[in-house]
Formats: sequence, C-alpha cells, structure tokens
Amino acid sequence: MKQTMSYEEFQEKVSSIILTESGNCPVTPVIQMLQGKWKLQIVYELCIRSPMRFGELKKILKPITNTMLANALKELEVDGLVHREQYNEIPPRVEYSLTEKGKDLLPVFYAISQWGIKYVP
Amino acid sequence: MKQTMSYEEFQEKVSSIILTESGNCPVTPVIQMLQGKWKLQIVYELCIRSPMRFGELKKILKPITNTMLANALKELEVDGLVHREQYNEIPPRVEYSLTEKGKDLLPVFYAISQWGIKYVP
DNA sequence: TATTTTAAGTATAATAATTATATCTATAAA
DNA sequence: TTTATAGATATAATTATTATACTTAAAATA
Repeated sequence: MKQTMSYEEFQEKVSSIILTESGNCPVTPVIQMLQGKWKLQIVYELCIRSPMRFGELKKILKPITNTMLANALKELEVDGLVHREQYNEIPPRVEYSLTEKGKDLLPVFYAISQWGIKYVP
Repeated sequence: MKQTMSYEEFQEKVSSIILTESGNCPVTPVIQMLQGKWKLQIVYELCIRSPMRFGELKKILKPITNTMLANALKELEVDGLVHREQYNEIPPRVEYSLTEKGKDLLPVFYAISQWGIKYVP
C-alpha cells in the first residue's frame, strides 16, 4: 500500500470510483460478505494460525457455539475464503485453512492491527 | 504500510504479539468495536463523504432503519470515531463526521477496496 | 458382548439483535 | 388552524444468535 495517501486523496479516489461506476463500489460488497457476528474473527484466527480443526477454532473463539461456527465456516467456504479438508477417520478430523483469496485479506488485518496498536489501551 | 510483507511474516508477527502479551491482541478489540450490522458501513460512508446529515446517511444506507442508524451513531460517538454536531434549528439539523481516530481507519478501507477490486466482479 | 469415548457436527427451543410501523418535537409557511 | 419538516424515540414483529440436547461410527474399555 502506498504509504503517504491522505484522507482527502482517498475520499476523492473512492468517491470517483463510486460516482462514475455507479453501484460498483469495491468496498461495500466485501463488508457485506464479512458481515455476521463471527466471520471476520474466524478469518482472522485462520490468518494467524492455519490449518485449524473445528474444535481448535471453537476453543480459540470461545464462547462461539457449534451452530454459528459451522454455519459461518460453511458460508466462508462458499465465498471461497476458507478451504475445508475432511479426513475420514473415527473420531472425525476436519481441518480448515484460508484459500489464497482468504489470505489476501491479510493487509486488511494488518491495517486493523496498526489502528489497534495506536488506539487500543 | 510495508508493501512486501508476506502472509507468513504477518502470521509470525501477529502470533508473537498475541502469544507474548497474552490477551492483548491489537485486532480482536477493533473487530468487536466495529461489530453490528451497520457500523462498518456507516464509518465507511463518512470516510468517503463527510460531514453528513442524519437523513443523508439514511438515504445512502437505505434500507437502514432510524433506530439502527441512531443507535449505531451513538455508539460510534461513544467510541470516539464519530463527531456529532447539532444545530438548534427547526426543523433540526445534525451533522455527523469522523474524528481523527475515525479517519485513521482509512487504511483499513483502502485495504478492503484493494481486495474488492481484485475479487469482486 | 455391551458400554464408553471421541470430534464434528445437527436439531430444537430460548434469547438477543434488527426491522417495521407509528409517533413525538418545535417552528415556519400555507 | 393545519401542514410540513428533520431527527429522532417507542413499541411490536421478525430474524440472528445462543443454549441445550442429541447424532454418528468405529475403536478402546469393562
């Protein structure tokens, strides 16, 4: 990312994208894709450690419920962010990891971490 | 932001932050602060145009409800991201804008937009 | 042989978050 | 006197999330 872009530059840049290619904002659909109470956290956890099993994710994200974790992972898989690898053993083993598309969200988390370092006490 | 950080570098970097300063992750609290169906979108809209009046925000974010917009703005104000300027006229006029703290989320939206440009069709 | 254990879920009911709809405020204009 | 206005608030209905119990299938244990 260009280091020296100002708030005003960005405002103008994104505004022009939105105003010229109307209804084609590159940000809004991404925000919507990551909507829901757990999705962003799940992707983030997989970003810092991957692959992880269902049970490991559940432990790290505690107090998440089975239902929410399973549903969120399913939807993230549909959106192509998460890969699910199932090993047919008993008891079952399933490993989740980020796809390349998912790993490409890294700069987003990096930007968030920079903000957090500056402002979270 | 450093341009050439790899996924592995980031993984290691953030992992070490989390593992050494346990319970002090710079990302998770930010994600939680921006949780809720509309908050991230509201901040984004104020990022590309600001100040905006309540009614303008409502129009842009349509189908948001009065309740959600009012509550989200209130909470964002409490978190120090949004500034509320009230003009005592009739009919009332209230303008919302980002604080410096809010504007500092710009790199996050820039990173999201880069991802969106690459992956959103 | 019958029971227990295990990980990754699913099913159902209860609670919390979000939405829909109606209403309030005060003044100026019709 | 009535209507219009922007920025909300109040309440009830709907949707998302949570809590709890249950399912699966084979291997290990009693």
